[in-house]
Amino acid sequence: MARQPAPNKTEAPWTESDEALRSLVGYRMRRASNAVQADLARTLEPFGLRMITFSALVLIIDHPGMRQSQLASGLAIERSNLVPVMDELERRELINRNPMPNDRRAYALRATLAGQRLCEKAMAAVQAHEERVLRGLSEDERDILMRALQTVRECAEGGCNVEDGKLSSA
Amino acid sequence: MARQPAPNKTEAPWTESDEALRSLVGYRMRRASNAVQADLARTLEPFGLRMITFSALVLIIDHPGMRQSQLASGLAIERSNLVPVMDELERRELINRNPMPNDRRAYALRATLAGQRLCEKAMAAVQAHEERVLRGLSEDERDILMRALQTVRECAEGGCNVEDGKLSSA
DNA sequence: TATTGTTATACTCTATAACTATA
DNA sequence: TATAGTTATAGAGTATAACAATA
Repeated sequence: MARQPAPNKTEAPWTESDEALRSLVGYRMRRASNAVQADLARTLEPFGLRMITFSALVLIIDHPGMRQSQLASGLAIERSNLVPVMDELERRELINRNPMPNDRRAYALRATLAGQRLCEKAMAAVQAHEERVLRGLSEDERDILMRALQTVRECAEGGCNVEDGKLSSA
Repeated sequence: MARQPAPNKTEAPWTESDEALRSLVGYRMRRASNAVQADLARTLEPFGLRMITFSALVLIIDHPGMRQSQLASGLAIERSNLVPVMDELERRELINRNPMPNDRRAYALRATLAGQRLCEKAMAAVQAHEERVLRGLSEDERDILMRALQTVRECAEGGCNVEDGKLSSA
C-alpha cells in the first residue's frame, strides 16, 4: 500500500493525513456518504428539494395513500420529524393530506400532479448525479457495491443472518 | 428484481416501503452509513469515545506533533469545531497541547500514554465491530467495497479524474 | 497581509416526552 | 389501552464570521 516517500514519524510532513483511518469501513463509508450527500444536495437544490423532501416525495408517489407513520418508518426518521417535511411539501402543493376512510386519525398521503412532475424532473437530475459519482466504477463493481451496501446495512442494523461469507440480499 | 407479490399500486399493503429509493447509491450509502455509525457509536461508548474523538486520537497517534488545523483538515471538519473535541481529550488527559518550536501560534498535539492505551483498546473493539458489519461479505467483496467507497468519495468530492470504468484508488 | 486557535452563533438533523383526537 | 399526528425541546453535527496573537 506504499505510504508515499515514508516520512519520519516524529517530525513533520503530512499530506492527506487520514491513512490511519482509511482501513476502517465505518470511516470510508462516512466520508464517501458525506461526499455523495453533498453532491446530491447540490443536485436537488435547483428543484427546491432536500434529500428528505425528495425521498418522501418518491415514496408517496410509489405508495399512494400511505400514512405519515408508515412514511416515517420507511424513511427511518421519527414521526415527529416528518411533520415539518409534510408541512413544507403541502404548502408548496406537491402533496395532499387527505382524510383516511375508516380512520379519522390518519392522513392518506398523495402527490399532486405538480408533485409528480417535479419529482420526475428531480429524479432525472438524480440519475445524472448517480452516473457522476459512479463514473469510476465498472458495471460489476457498481453491482457489488450496491449489494454490499445493502448487506452491510442489514448486518449493522439487526442480526445479520448469514452463515458464510457470501452476499445475502437481493 | 421481482418486487414480492406485486400489490395493487392504489390500495394498501406496504412492508419495507423504500424499494423505490433502493436503486439509488446515495440512498443506500446513507442508510448503510447510518447503520454502521450507530453500531460504531455503541462500540466506542464503553471507552467514553465518540466517532470524532476516536478519529482524532488515531490521527494524533499516527502523526505526533501535528497541529490542530492539520488535524481538522484531515478529519474534514472546521478548525472551530475541533476546539471542543481537543478540550475534551485534553481534559481527560488523553492528549497534550504542547508549544510548537518556531511558531508560538500553534500547538503540537501528542497523545499521552493513557491516550495511547485507550486508543489501542478501542481500536481492538472497532476491529471486532468491523468484522461484525462485514460478516456478510466475502474477502473479494470487502476489497471491492473498500476500493469502491474510496473511488466514489473522490468522484463525488472533486473532479474524478478517471478515463474508463475502472477503479483508480489504491 | 495571512495563519492559528478561539469564541459566538446559527442552522440542520435527530431523539424524546407529552399532548389531542381518535381507535 | 394503543395509535396517528402534533408540539416543544434538547442534543448532536456542521458552517460562518470575527477576534487576538503571531507569522
